[in-house]
Amino acid sequence: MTTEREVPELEQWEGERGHDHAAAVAKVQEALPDDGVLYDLADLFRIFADSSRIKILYALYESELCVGAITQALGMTQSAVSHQLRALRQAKLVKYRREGKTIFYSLADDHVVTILAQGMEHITE
Amino acid sequence: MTTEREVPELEQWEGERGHDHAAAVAKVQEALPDDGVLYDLADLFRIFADSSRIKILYALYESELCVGAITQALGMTQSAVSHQLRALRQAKLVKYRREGKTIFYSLADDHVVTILAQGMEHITE
DNA sequence: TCATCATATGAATGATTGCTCATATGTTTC
DNA sequence: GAAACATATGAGCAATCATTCATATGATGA
Repeated sequence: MTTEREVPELEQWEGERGHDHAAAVAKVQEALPDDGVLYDLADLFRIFADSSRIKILYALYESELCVGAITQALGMTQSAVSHQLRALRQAKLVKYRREGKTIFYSLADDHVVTILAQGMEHITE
Repeated sequence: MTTEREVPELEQWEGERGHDHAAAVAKVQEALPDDGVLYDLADLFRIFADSSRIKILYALYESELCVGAITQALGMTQSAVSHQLRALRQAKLVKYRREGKTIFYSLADDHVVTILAQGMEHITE
């Protein structure tokens, strides 16, 4: 759970200090999505904010993979991979299916790919 | 600077332990972008991984704003806003122009909007 | 040049996070 | 049921991060 933070009420300009921004401030506050949504959004992007998880996502973009294959391909610990897969699962960025002892992971939807692609475009231009 | 991590060489299956994933592993390792790029990508998404910065970006989506207006609209400290604007500047997500003592910030390019929109779609479906 | 306004920055700190180590859960074969 | 395999999980620790407080920089008008 993310920490809450109070949003100041829309009120008359009271001349505290500094310049008046009332018009711009009002417009922004009306348009801004609810706090909860913005926290959820930050939580989502936090999942992308780690190179290990990015690597896993790129690996899964290539093909469905079991945990062992990811572990080998990325040179990570089985435990580390499993921990990160849990984060990816909870964020609904990956889905999985069981086949005997093995569990295969794959990307959950297209947003993952789009977000990665847009990010990649941004840093390579 | 992000910590480096060694990537294991592609080599013959040596029967250490566990199942053989050689084919899948090779395919993934070939397709995976360079480590440096993946770290940069994680660094970029880390900027989106904070609700204060997300709020600033959404505010700037509404219109160009000076630091004071952002501070008022989001109920943050001037210092906190300025620190976050620096992060956004360094990630080239915002640009700015000076007009007297005032500095106006705005979104740098469309990737910002696309990334936010895709993230929003993901969490609201 | 001095006072004031608008913004930026450095240091310190509490909170969050990703990893490792040890162990647990679930599945198959014998 | 027992042993081996594949994956998951909990605790603990080192590193990272967002904020606050104090102060610095830069611009304007008198």
